[in-house]
Amino acid sequence: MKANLEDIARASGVSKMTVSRVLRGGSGFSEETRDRVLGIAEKLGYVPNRLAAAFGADQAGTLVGMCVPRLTSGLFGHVLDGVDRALGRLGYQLMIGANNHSADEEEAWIRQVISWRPAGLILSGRHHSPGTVDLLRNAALPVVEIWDLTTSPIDMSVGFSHFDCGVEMGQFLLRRGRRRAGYIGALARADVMGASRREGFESALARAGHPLIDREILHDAPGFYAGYYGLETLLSRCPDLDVVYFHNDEMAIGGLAYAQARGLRVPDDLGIAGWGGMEAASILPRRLTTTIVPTTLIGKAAAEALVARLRGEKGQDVTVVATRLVPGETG
Amino acid sequence: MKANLEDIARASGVSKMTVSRVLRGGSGFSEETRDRVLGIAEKLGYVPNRLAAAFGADQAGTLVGMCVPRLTSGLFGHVLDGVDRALGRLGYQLMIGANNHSADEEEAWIRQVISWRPAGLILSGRHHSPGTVDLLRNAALPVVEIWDLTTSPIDMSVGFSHFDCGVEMGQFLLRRGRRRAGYIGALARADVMGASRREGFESALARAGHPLIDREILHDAPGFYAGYYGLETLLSRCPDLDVVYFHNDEMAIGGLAYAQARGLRVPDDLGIAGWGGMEAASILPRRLTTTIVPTTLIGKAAAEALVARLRGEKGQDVTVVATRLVPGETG
DNA sequence: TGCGTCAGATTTACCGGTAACGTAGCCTGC
DNA sequence: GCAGGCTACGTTACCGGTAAATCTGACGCA
Repeated sequence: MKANLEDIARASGVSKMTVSRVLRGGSGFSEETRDRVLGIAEKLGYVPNRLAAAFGADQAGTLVGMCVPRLTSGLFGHVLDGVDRALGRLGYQLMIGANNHSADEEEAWIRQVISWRPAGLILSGRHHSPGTVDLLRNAALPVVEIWDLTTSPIDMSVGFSHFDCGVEMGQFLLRRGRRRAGYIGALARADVMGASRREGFESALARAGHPLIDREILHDAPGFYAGYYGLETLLSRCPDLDVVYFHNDEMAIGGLAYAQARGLRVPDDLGIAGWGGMEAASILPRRLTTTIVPTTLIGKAAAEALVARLRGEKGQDVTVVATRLVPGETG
Repeated sequence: MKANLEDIARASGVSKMTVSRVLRGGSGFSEETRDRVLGIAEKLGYVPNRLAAAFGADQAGTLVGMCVPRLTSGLFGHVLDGVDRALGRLGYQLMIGANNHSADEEEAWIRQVISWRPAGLILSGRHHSPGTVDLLRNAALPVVEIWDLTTSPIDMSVGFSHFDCGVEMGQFLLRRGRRRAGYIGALARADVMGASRREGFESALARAGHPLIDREILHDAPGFYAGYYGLETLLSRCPDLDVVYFHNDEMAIGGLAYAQARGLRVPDDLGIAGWGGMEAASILPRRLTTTIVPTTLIGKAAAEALVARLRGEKGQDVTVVATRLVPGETG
């Protein structure tokens, strides 16, 4: 890790500027010089210093920051994967962080990451602290907000409407004859997007004259256990619900497990609906009624929108991706 | 993003060196100067430039790189979470990448990331390309290998033995009276660690005189579908197996779903065992027989070992974490 | 009075690239 | 025969911090 352009330049009898040009594959040197420089760089085990390059050129480097709500979410794993593949192919490096559904943690993370002068950022959700918005606006940094749709993005956005997901599921369950619906969520107010789905759901029910009967919002992580115990709690208060909409598929599957343990027939005694489209949901124990979100696609689209912007190409600012309600056998 | 130390220095009537010291919380300035500088920095919206700092000081910065096999693995999501929390608390930034179980992709990623002069790296597994080992050794970079135990780490390691996991599960299933075992894996030769578990499993069975009857290795991602269809394939070849050990819990749950669909009683007609300890496995549809891996702990321990090294503290080079076989109701 | 000491601050050099510009030699066309 | 252009380079300045060395004035003290 010690050889630098100067060393290569000395060893090959040219100036370091020529070496720089050769290594970056530019032009302005002979075939012969190219081969010699490349050979010597290889021999010396030259490792470029992007720190110096990004700093010296004082231009956007190849660093992209991405902040997700939780690293342990299966859905975001797929989004990350989509982003990573798209960026990796284009030579960008990904810096990640988690904000735990907190706008303040997000701001703190952005303050850290921005000091590395990233070429752009990918954020989750459209709810940010005022400090964040200030910071980003006057840093003039390309930003893609993903996951939740916003009509007025800071810069660009790729997502869908969580509210509409809730509405759609509400309408679907009504069509299936459900009249006494409950909702089980998690993370309380912290998860703004989950709350949007709930609001959409409630709004569709209310409009049809069959308002939500009861809801249970847990303060745990939205996993299987939360779904299991959430349903237990909710049913102890309202035993006569005929369907429950869950915050996500993990919780719905937990709820399904509880229903089975309790001897309830699904969907006859109780309908169960989730959200997200985790792989397990399409198999076990029966096909879950849920909304499939194109996670990898969102990641890919976000990365591509960002890179297009960085290269000065004109792309669209708002990309709406389609979610898909799959009827399943539990709703 | 325009104010720099010089600007603050001018505005507060001191030199930029003094500003630097104040902002880094050192000493060698008066209380009065400190307050003035801090106030002006705030007013100008100063954002430090870590690129310049890391470059100029030519010392380990606060960047840590981490490479995982797949970003979509639930288990690695938890490892990442453990790493991120531990590092975030200590002011480090995390750069991630996926190697898709390929040593060559890993090397390519390392070549990229190393040019950012990270303070250290966290890699998954102990199998690396020769080029990788060279690169790391002469970069003298702190490296933590996680997930798979190695007795001769490049530098440090945090993990457990996959082989032993397989042995332990083999012995357990034998004790439960299983005699005709099958194995279902995925990713073919690419996943060295999954293969280690299979080898351990086979070795335990063979030693007891009840060797593995058959195995099915899929070339898909190790998910629910692969488990579902893998079991279908395996049973079509060997209908009389009395237990199947799966590559991981996702696949085992897929297998469980197939067994149910097929009308097989689990565990009476067929035992099913997984590996990994995903949350769903402990609930649905019955408690899965599996091995729980302390994912978050591994991430945390890896991050802490790395930081200890960076701070010059003496930590242990090899950290062995305990996995736990949970009997469950399916094996 | 002279001198050491110390807090508080400044000066200088440098990290490793890249952009912008300069230049020598050669070819080409009119 | 020479302006003009092209090729293949070299020179210089600079990015924004940090380490190390240096400076300065006030104070204590023999």
